[in-house]
Amino acid sequence: MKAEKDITIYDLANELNLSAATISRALNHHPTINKNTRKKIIELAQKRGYRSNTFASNLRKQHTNTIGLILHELNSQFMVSVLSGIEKVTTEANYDLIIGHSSESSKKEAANALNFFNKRVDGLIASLAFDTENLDHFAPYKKRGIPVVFFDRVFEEAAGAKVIINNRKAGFEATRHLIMEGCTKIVHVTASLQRNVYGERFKGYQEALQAHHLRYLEKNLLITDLSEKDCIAVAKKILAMKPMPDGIFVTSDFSAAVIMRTLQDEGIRIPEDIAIVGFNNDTISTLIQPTLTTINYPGAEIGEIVAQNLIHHLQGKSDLSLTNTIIINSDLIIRASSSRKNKP
Amino acid sequence: MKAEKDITIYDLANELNLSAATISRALNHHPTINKNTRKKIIELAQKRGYRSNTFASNLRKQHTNTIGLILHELNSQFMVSVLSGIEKVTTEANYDLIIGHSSESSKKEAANALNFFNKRVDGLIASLAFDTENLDHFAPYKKRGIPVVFFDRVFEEAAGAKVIINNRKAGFEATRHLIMEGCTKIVHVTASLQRNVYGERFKGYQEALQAHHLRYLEKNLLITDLSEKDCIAVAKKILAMKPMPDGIFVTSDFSAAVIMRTLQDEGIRIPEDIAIVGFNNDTISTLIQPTLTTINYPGAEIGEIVAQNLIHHLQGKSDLSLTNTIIINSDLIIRASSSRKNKP
DNA sequence: TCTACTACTGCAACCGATTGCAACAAAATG
DNA sequence: CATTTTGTTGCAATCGGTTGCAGTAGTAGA
Repeated sequence: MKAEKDITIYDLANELNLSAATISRALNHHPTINKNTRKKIIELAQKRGYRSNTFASNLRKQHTNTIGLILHELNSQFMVSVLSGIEKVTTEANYDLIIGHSSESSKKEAANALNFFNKRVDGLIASLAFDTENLDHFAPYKKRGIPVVFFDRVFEEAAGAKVIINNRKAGFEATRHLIMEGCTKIVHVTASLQRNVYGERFKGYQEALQAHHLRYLEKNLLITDLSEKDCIAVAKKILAMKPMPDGIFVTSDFSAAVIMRTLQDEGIRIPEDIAIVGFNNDTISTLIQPTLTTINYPGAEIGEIVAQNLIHHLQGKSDLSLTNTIIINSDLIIRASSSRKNKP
Repeated sequence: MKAEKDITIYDLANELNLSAATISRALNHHPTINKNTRKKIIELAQKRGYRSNTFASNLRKQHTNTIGLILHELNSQFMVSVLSGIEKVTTEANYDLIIGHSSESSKKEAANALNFFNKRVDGLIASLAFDTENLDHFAPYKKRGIPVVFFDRVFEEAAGAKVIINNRKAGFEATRHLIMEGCTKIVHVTASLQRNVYGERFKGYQEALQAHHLRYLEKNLLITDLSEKDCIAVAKKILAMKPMPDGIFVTSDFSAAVIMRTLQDEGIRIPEDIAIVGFNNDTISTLIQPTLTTINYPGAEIGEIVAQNLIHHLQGKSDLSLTNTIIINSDLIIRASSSRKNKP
């Protein structure tokens, strides 16, 4: 592995008896450069394998053409599709993307935010970690006027641009569907209500119950950390409840799958004994038996819209603060896990 | 959104009546700076919210402390665990990570490679895309002496460091297991044999057949692109085979799950009629019914080893070319999808 | 022929941090 | 007291690309 020296615009300038300024302008398609000169320069650059030094360029230009993305996790279908949506838009607009994932830890989220800030990203996209309680670690961005857009996991109260779905409506519809299928004792399995997505879904659940004159019971709300272990424990808890519930609305497909398996292992029939609705429309929802009724969560679309908005703002085509909150559509997909023969 | 000016070492220097050089050295804990001066400087830096300009620093130091990572996809459990393994090691060693994913396209892989090269990563980690046919796009790295490590999807013939599992052995064991369970007509569902992982597993499959005096039939090799659609088609094809196979070795858990579901929908009993073995030990393998026998593919471990090796090389602690190929252990996890009552 | 204008190209000053070498004062040594 | 050593700091060049302004040549117009 020999180390070859990098070649610079000065090398090209020397070889062509031109100034570095001319080389620079030619390479950036500056209009005042003669077409022939430009052609010569570009050809030589190609031939010599010239590559622009991003640092020198960034240093001078004071911006990086880079967008930071902070994810809480990327183990779900949903997150991956958001990512690909964002990536599609950013690469089209010629922005680079650097990704950090917080592993659901507020601390790592803050570290990422700081790191990206120091890297001087032009903008930031983020979905909050499980235990994030405030947006202090994004303060430097505000201070320096660097735009930040949140999606999915956000603080709904806080100022700033965000792209979300109507989790309340989705929760309402999921619960109503269970009621329509004849369920009267419906459990809701979810995660910390502090996190907007879960809090809102819970509200929807409550409202659906109320709308159909079913009483909300506190013991029917089961909070987990969404881990496999926790979900198994919750399933056991459900089995032990008297009377046993006849419907479960779970806040994630993966958790729903784990709970379903655990219940089935104990001889419970789905949906006859208990009907189940999940959330997200992960691939897994069609692979398990019975297939899982769920809420479609359009990841790619969310990703594209988030990225598009940020980039338009960066290009001065629009102002982020104007389009404060964008709400994307989501809908219920009915499958076998909740489809009962004997409806009321 | 007001834009505050960034403060530089010169600002600090002015305020303390010192030179920028002193500030720089103090901030980098250079030993020749007086303790008190250093303390004063660091305190002021803190107070003023100074942040080092990475570009200026990188430009001067000629290296970036950044490692590029090119993945073919991150929709599998396996890839996510590799990623977290890599991330763990790199953040511990204080390296930054930039991630690009090729979406299984050789073209995007090349674009990523070039981009990272221009970004001047100190090293590169990559797993090849589905249709990558040569390593030309990594040539600039070789030329400039920038280390590249491959994992999982590699060219086994090509020079360079790589971390893989013994796919041949894994394929052999998976097949042998099916044979031991009494299968005699075993189909192998996999992807392009050009890609080392699939090619090697296929070889293992063939060798196991041979070792047990079963004939290898070309029609029993089914190539897919691992998509859901393709897997369903393959399942239909299996159903139509005469005589129908009694064992299937699939190269991915997701594909195995899809095939299993399709077969079950047609009334086939697993494992009684057909036994199935998957590959990867994805979460999904324990969520489907019956649970899926599979090969454990230790992602986190692979990730850690890959990253560790690269970083040791960068720090001059070892030489990559010495440890050319590292082979990680993998093993068969036997579950319900292949466990038969009546063994021979 | 002289002036005005257009079309290019170059000069030189940045951007902010790093670092080899020199400088200087104070302390140690002979 | 003279000289060397030690400790601390500054000078100034450097990394490579960008850009406002100036300069030059060639062409068009008066």
